[in-house]
Amino acid sequence: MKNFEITFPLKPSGVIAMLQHYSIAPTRQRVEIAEFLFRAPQHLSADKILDGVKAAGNNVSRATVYNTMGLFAEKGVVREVLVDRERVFYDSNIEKHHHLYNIDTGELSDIFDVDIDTVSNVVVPDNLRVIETAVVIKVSSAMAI
Amino acid sequence: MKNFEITFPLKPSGVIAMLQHYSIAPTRQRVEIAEFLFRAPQHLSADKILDGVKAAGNNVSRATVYNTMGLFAEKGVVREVLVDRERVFYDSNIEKHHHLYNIDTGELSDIFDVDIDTVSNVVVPDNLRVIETAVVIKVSSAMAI
DNA sequence: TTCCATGCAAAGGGTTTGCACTCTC
DNA sequence: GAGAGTGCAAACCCTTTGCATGGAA
Repeated sequence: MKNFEITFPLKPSGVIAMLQHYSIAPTRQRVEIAEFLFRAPQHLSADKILDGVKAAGNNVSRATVYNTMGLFAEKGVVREVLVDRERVFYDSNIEKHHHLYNIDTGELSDIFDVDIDTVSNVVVPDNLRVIETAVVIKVSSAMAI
Repeated sequence: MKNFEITFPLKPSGVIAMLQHYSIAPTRQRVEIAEFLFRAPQHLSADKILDGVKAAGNNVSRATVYNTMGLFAEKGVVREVLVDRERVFYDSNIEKHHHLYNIDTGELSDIFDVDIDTVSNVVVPDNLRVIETAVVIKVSSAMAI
């Protein structure tokens, strides 16, 4: 499935078009969640998404956030980022890029670096299909001891 | 801290030397856990480690496995690998390499590929110190739909 | 004796599930 | 009215914690 071209922020009409592009029925809740996610490229936990949607004046249940994010990740609308065991982050930017994770602050940021493109060239056995290539650089901002 | 040179399988005497190299007191439980881990380069969850140590005829509690693996990871004896939200894998091979994760079978395997070395060259802000670079290539063995 | 390590059970916390209700086509 | 989506609460499961016991120097 070709990616949907996104310009941030994505308005409700754009959200609906995007969901349809990925064959996802645009229910009220899904549109509200997506509208919040695609205000800007960002990395959010399920909990922050729930908070954000509610803060925007919309009402969605926790279970629906999890269901929806699972669906979005599966369909390629967002990307799951696993950087610590605490929680899953969802990245609303599916453009090819990688991540810098600060283990002290918990901050997750993006890296756009041509060097990293070479990783995409890694050859895998031909009975296997590459789903995703994840590069995470873990850094510390703590002083050396 | 320079890595300890390991030859698999690592016998009890080697395990003790290794733990001391990393300034870890070689208690009975830690030695038994390490001996199991360093039979071969492998990727294990805490649960499998507990099973394995018990199967080898040694008695260790679940809490001690978690404590010990947390300590080992912190000291650089093993490497944590985060590939799915289900559980943490510990890699008993700390040699520089990356991972191939089959999302259908849950199988985690190694990649030794020179291309991947270029990732190490990525420049990060100089107030940050790189702790680790993780590359995970997620693949599927399922037929296309 | 002091300090660290261990073990057990209980708690924690993010995520999933069961099931009834609601909505849409 | 059939099938999909949602919401609530409870269940789940990996992991951590509290605390009493054990062990090493």
